[in-house]
Amino acid sequence: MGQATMQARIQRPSPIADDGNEQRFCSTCAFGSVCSGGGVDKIALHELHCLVEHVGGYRNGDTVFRTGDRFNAIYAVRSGAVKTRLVDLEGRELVLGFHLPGELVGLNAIDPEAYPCDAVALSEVEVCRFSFPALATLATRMPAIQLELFRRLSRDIGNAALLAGDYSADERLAAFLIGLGRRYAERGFPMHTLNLAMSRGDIANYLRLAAETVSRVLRRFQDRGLIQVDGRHVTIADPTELFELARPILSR
Amino acid sequence: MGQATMQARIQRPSPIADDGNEQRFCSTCAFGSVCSGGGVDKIALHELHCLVEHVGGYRNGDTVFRTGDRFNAIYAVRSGAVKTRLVDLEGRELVLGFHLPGELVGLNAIDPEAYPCDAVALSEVEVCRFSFPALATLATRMPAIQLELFRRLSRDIGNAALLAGDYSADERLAAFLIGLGRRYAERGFPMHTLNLAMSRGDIANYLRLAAETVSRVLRRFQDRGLIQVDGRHVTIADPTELFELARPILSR
DNA sequence: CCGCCACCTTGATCCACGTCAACACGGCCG
DNA sequence: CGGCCGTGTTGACGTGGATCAAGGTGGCGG
Repeated sequence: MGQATMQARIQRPSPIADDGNEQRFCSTCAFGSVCSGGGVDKIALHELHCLVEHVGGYRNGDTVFRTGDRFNAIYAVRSGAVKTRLVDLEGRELVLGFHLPGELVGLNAIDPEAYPCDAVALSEVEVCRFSFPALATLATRMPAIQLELFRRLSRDIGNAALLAGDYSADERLAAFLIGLGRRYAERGFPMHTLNLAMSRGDIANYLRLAAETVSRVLRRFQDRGLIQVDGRHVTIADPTELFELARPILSR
Repeated sequence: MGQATMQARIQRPSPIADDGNEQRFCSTCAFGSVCSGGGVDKIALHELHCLVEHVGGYRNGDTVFRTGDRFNAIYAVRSGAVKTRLVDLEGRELVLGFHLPGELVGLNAIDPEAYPCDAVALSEVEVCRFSFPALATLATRMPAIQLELFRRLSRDIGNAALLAGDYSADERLAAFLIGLGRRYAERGFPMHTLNLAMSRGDIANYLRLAAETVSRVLRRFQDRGLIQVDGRHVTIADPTELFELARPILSR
């Protein structure tokens, strides 16, 4: 099963955020909960809406920002998928994470004041760009936005720690698939029909495994009836059993 | 070389933050940079100083907060050392991090609104307690404090990702020692004379190694003349060489 | 003082996963 | 069309570090 076929399949039900308007803003956007959560005055919402800058046209392999670029904005993925990665001195890649529509990228750049990693498009990608100084200023006037930022940052700390444990390949992969399903579901997409935007190599790299191991484990999962694999299209056939495997990681 | 001997040795040059005052606040405190950085008006500084609550008297093994406790405050270590850890369903411990004087604990609890881990004293410990709602409110009036919080959160994301790579035992341990030295140095303590507050088991657990491996690697480092080991007292004899070992991790 | 216990060290064995190698597939381009 | 390349799969083999086991040390309580 080939690569381009899969690519096409990914695009079909493209997880794209709607454009929203000043009252609803982007419905799948990172700040959706702030805006739709009520209690947010329309003036501030208007300001948030004005603040954002839509950037699109990235294609597979394009970089949204690079390691060392001066930090001045955080990004929310609008459509497509983005990976963050760093490349060490020997040229080896280290994938830090994948970012789906509605998720924020660049939060780890606030402290060093320079992006500590590259953000690379895994497909056609559109993003929202938030000037960080402007966002921070707005946050002082809008506690709901400040809190949402604190929350997102806090969550990322937890997520980063998830992978750090010494888990088996099976546990890692199970947790990865379940986690991906949940994140899709959060944005209103089917939970058990995954269209992976990333290659086996990227997954392996992210999970700190060899690409061959990822292949083998997926095979084994399929043989056990836990999932159906068809290239980059994965269906979770037995969610409870898969979750059971992932429990050591997911139940923290 | 015994355990209690080491404990005593740790206490001697106890890394305790001074009490500060309303103009200087705690000099080694988490918000030291905010306060001493100028541009902070005295009224707000006064408020920050009022906000904090000093809590002490923790002894080795005491818990500052527990997994599942409702989140309402973040803590700054004033003296001693604290580990954060979680205990999985099978009762196995997973050490998330060590916190030295001046460092913040509990930032990963903002999002779940409950502490996702235990914070356990590794020695006699004193902390500053900051009510989070009060701190967040203050942050809306004091952009410098807001920014400092954003920074701390952002930094923790990066730190959490450091360990996640698939590094060798040697690399991990070298990076651990160098990192510890740097953090001590930040607070004005000697960089190459480390008094470990934590057991080999804790270090191993934190680095995702077996305790036996930690012993063996430390032995090997000593045989190579990189460090001097005497129980929990470690002297870095060859910083440059040790750093070279840790480079794949530390130079990100 | 003795016995227990927590911590640390060292050696022997084992195994999960990485590495190496070979091959299959489809896309793309000349 | 044919060659090439990126991606994915599968098998054979090697190894870093976990695990198991045994012993050493000092502190502390009885």
